[in-house]
Amino acid sequence: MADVARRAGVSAMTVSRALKGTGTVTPETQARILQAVAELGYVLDKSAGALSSKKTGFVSVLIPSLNNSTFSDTVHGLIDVLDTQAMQVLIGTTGYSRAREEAVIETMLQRRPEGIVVTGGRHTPRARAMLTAAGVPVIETWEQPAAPIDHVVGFSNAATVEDLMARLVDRGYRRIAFIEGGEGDDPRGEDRRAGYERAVARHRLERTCVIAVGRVPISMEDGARAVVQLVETWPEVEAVICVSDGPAFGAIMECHRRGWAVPGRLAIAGFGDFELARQCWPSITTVSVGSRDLGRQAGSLMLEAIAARYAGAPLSPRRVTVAHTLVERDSTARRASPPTWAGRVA
Amino acid sequence: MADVARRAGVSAMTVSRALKGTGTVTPETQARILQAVAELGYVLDKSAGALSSKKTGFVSVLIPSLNNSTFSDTVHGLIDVLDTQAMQVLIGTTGYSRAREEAVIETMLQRRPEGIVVTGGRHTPRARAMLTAAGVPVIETWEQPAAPIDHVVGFSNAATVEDLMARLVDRGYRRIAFIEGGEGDDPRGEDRRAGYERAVARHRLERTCVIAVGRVPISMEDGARAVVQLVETWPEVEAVICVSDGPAFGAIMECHRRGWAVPGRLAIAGFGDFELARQCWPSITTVSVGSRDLGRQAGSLMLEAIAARYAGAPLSPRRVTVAHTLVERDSTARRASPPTWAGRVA
DNA sequence: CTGTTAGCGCTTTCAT
DNA sequence: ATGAAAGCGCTAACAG
Repeated sequence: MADVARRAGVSAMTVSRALKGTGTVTPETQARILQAVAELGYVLDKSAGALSSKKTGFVSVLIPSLNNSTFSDTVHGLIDVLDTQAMQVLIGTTGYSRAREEAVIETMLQRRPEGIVVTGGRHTPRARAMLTAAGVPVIETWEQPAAPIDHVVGFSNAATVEDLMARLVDRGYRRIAFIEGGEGDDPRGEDRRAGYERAVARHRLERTCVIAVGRVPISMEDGARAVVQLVETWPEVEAVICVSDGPAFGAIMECHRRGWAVPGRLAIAGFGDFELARQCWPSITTVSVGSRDLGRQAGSLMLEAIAARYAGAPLSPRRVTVAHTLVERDSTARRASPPTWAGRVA
Repeated sequence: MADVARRAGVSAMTVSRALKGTGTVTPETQARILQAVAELGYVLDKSAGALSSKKTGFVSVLIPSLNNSTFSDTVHGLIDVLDTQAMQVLIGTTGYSRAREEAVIETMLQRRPEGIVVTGGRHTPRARAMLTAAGVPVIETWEQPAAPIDHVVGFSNAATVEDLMARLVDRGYRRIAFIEGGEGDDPRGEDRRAGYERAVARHRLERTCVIAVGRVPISMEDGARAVVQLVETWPEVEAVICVSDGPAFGAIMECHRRGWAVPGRLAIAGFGDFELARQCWPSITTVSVGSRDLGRQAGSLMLEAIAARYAGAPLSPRRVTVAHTLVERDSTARRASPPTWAGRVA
C-alpha cells in the first residue's frame, strides 16, 4: 500500500480511502491511485484491515452437510444476501454431530466472525456458551427452539408433519407409517416423527408404525430398504411419510421394482420439496419450506443485526417463522395408478 | 492474550507457543496457561496471527454452484483433507460464469489464501493473470487444460463420453443422441459433447443428433423436455446420452409418464454417478469420476504444494489424472423392459 | 524453555 | 480533502 501511495504521490491513508470508495477523495487523486494500483498489481489485504478495524467481514454458517440440497440452498440464499455487503461466508460442516458442531464453533470463533448462523436449536452446553459469549448476533435456523440463544429463522418441523398427516387423513388414509433414520443425531427428524405421533393420537389412528433404518441422514437406498421392511411388518399400512424426499424417492423406486403401485398399493410422501420430488414418477407429495428463502431471510436479519450492533443498539432477539407449504402430488393421490400428465408441475 | 499471560505469570510469547502446541513449553506452564485461557474464556485471534506470520490458513475453492452434488462432493473431499491441517476452506461460487469467476477471484485474493482451487481450465485473461500473479499454488480441477496455470487434478470430459459411446456401440446401439444445455457457458458440457461427436465419427455412425435445452446447468425438467423433443425430431434414435445424471433422470421419468419403455424404446445414459442414478428405476448407466476423491486428491496435492513453497522448493506443475469408470446399468441394457432386481446395486 | 523487541498492513483518530 | 501518529493482536527472530 505504501508503494501505491508513493507512486500516486499521496499517503497510504488516502489510498485506503480511495480503495474503500467512501467518496472523500478528489476524483483526480482517486484516478491516480487506481492507476497506480493497476500498474503495480496491488491487492488490498483484508486480514490487515480486519485487525485494524475490528471488522473481519466474515459470517460463519454451520450446516450438517454440503451434500444436501436443502442446506446448500439455505447457504446459497445467505450468500445471495451477504454478498451485497461484501461479507464472506465461512462454511463449516458438522456432520450431524453436536460434538463436531462444538469443535467447529471453536475454530470459527478464532476467525472473529461478525455473525454466526447455525442449523438447529440444540447444542452442547459448551457450544451454547461459546455462541453466547461470542458477542455477535447468532441465528438459529431450521427449527423453533424453546429457548433460543439469540435470533431464530425457522419453523416447527413437528407442525409441518402434523399438517401433512391431517391432509392424508383427510384423503382417507388411516393406517399411516413413518420412515426415519436409525442411528445418529437428527433433531429435526425427531421433531418430524413427534409431529407424526401427535397426529396419530389426535386423529385417533389405530397405531404408530415407525421404521428406523440406516444412519442419518438416511439415503435413498435406506428408503428402499425401509419400504420393504414396512410392507413385511405391517402389510395393512396404506401410506407412509418419509423423513425426507431422498428416502421417499428410494422407496418409490423400490415399489416400482417390486410392482407395488404408488399410490395404489402404498401412498408415499416426503419432506423438503427437492427437485426430484417434482420430477419423479409419480411426483412426490411433500412439504416445502423454501430453503433458499430461509437463507435469504437469515441473511437479511443478520445484516440488520450486525448494523444494529455497530450502531450501539443491538437488536433484541427476533423470531422469524418461515412459512411451509404442503405440496400435494401424485404419490398420495387416491387413485389406483399414477397419472400421465396431471399434476406433473405442481 | 496479554491478560492470559499475566494471569499465568508468563509472557505473551509463551502463551502463543502453548496455544500452538509446538511442545516447547514446560508441561506445568502449559497447564497453567490453559487454565488461564479457560478461566478468561480467551479465544485466539487468527486474523492477527495471520498478519504476523503471513499464513492465513485459508485455501480458496471456486465452484460453479453449491447446489450440485458433484461439486459439493469435491468440496467435501477437499475439506476432509485440509481440515487435518487446520486449513479453512473459503468457498466461492461462480454461477457458471467466467465473468463472475473473475470477480470472485479478485475478492478471494484480498483474503490472501495460501492456495487456490478452481473448477475448470478456462478463465478470462484477467482471471488467469490474477491466479498466476497470486504467487500461491493453483489447482485446476474437473478438466484437463492444454495450458494449465499450475497444477491440475482432472480428467478428460471428452474421453469419458467417448468411452461411454464405445460401450453403447458395443451393445449394438447405432443411432445415438446427446442432450445438453442450451444457453450459458459450460466448458465441461461442451467437452462431453465433443467426445460424443468424435465417437460418432470414429464409429461411422450415421449422424450426430444434439438436443440443446434450457440454461446450464440443465435441470431434471430440462431433461424431460429434451427427451420429448428428441423423440419428435428423430424418432429413429435408440439411445441418448445426457450431459449429466440430472437431466437423464428427468428424461427417464418423462418416458415413464408417456409409456416409453427405458431401455426398450430408448436407452438413456447420464454422467456423474449421482446417488439417484443407482437408485432410479431403471438404474442409470453413467460415468463415475469419484468427485469426492477428486477433492481429496486436490487437497493432498495442495498441502504438498503449500509445504513445498514454504520449504523454498516450489513444486513444479503437476498433472494428476483421476480415473473414471463406466457404470453400466439397466437404463441401457439390451432388453425390452427394466429388470426387477438384477443390477440394482451396480 | 522463556522473554524481548520489532513489525506484519492496514485503519482509527485527530489534526491540518 | 489529506496526512501523521498510533496501534489492532499476534508471531518471527533472536537473545538468554
